[in-house]
This record gives sequence, C-alpha cells and structure tokens, in this order.
Amino acid sequence: MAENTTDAADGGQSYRLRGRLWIEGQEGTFLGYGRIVLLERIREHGSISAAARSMNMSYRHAWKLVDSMNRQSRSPVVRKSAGGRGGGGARVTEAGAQAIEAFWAVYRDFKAFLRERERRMGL
Amino acid sequence: MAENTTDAADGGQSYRLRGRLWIEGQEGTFLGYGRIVLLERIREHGSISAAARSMNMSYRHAWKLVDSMNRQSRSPVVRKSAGGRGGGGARVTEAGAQAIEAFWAVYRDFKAFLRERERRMGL
DNA sequence: CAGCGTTATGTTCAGTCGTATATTACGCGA
DNA sequence: TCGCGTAATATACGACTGAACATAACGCTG
Repeated sequence: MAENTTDAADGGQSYRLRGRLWIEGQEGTFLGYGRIVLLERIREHGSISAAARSMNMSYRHAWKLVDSMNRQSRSPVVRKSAGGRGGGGARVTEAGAQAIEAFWAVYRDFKAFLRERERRMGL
Repeated sequence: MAENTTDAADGGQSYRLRGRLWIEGQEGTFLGYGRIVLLERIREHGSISAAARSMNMSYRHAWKLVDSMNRQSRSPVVRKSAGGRGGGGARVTEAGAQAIEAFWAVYRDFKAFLRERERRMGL
C-alpha cells in the first residue's frame, strides 16, 4: 500500500466539487433548491408568511418566488386566499407536490454525481 | 459568460434542466467555467490583459480571478511577469493545464448528466 | 362593523459583483 | 535614460439581490 488517501502532507488542503441545479422556465428560474424548500414549508405551515418566517426569509421575497413559480407552471403550484378565517392562507397543489418530488429525485442524483466525481478526481 | 446556453429549440413551451459546477477551495470558488475559459485565453494570448480584452472582461476582474486561483492552488496555475519585453505577460503552468483538462472532463460529464436527466424527466 | 392575520404591492436600504477609471511598479529595448 | 505594454492596486460607479418597512386589500368572526 504505497498511498495514504487521508494524508495531510500537502497542508490538509483539499477541494470540493460543488454545483447548483435548477429547472428553467420562460422567465428564468422555475424550480430550484430554495423554491422547493419554500414549497415544503408552505405545505407544512399552510401560509406563505408562516413559511417565510420559518426559514428567515422576507415575506415579500417568498411571495415573489411563489408568484414566479405559479406564473411559469402549467398548473399553479400554490393556491392562495387572502382574507377569511385566520386571515387566509396558501396550500400546495397536486402539481406543486409533483414538482417537489420530481426536483428532489433529480437533486438526489445530482448530489450522487458530485460525490462520485469528486472521489474519482481525487481532490 | 453565457455558460449554459444550449438552445431550447423546442418552441419555448418546455422547461430546461440547468446547473452550474465548480471546484471550491479555502477561499470559495477555486475553478469554475469562467475561470477555466480565462485560463485558456491566457494560454492563447500570453497575457492577462489580452485575455481579458478577448472576452470583454475588465482587467481588474481577470487579475483577481487569476490571483484567487493561484492563491488556492497547491502550485500556481499562472506564472506572471511585469515589465520586460512587450511589457511582460502571463503563462499558464503545467498545473494550470492540468486544471483545465480536469475541469473540462467533469464539466463534459455534467452536461451529459443534465441532458440525460432532462430527457428522462420529460420536461 | 371593527379586528385580526394573511395576501398583495410599493419603496427604500445594504451587500455583492463586476465595470470603469485612474495611478504606480516593472523591466527590457531602442 | 526614456518609452512601451504589461502587472498590480485603489477608488468610484452601476446593476442586481434580498431584507426591511410601510400600506392596502381581503374576508371571516366576534
């Protein structure tokens, strides 16, 4: 065994292969990591504002992301209602749930790709 | 730089799976698409300034990128000389050439991954 | 009908990124 | 020794992003 793979002889300096992944629509980004997490939070909390709070995101920004996704989706990913019991709220649609699942699937493979290539490159 | 501009040519009714890829070092990005193209231009033109001009990048920005790569690389990717014949210049080292090759290799696979997954997702 | 929390929307502010614009240092050649 | 084109570096400006504030509009409920 001539090589030690965990050798720190070069100063412990090591590199990481990293990347980002997203699905693009007509207006630019349609789905990305942050947007998908936002969808999940909306599904969990029942409102855009609560979802935004839960991830320390400004409501304005969260609203814009949801609006962008809804505009670009063939069928809305979130159905919203202003006013009413509890002030209203937002629910993730079936199309939204499918978007979440589809994204995580490809995202998981992407992470695997990064891990595998990083290993093979010997960074 | 227009990194991921594989044309839709679909009619615009569809989505595209896109992504970015980079190698991270101690100070953040070490190698990325733009940096690799810059290295190739330096190798082609023999100077940072000519390389920057050739890709409509400000010299200051190009210099900073080269400096960042050199600082994070175990061995410098570009050897520079100020003054002298022709004012000086910059040359891509053997380590730099290896970086270029290694990055394109993983980048090529990444593009293939995106193409394949996009097809399989039926966007 | 007044109150509440949410959606909806405008405006302002701070951090980041890259450009543009100087200015200086450098070192060979005429 | 001067000139030339490069590296090296500081400062200012514009674009973009998201946060922070500030209001309306909405619609159920007490």
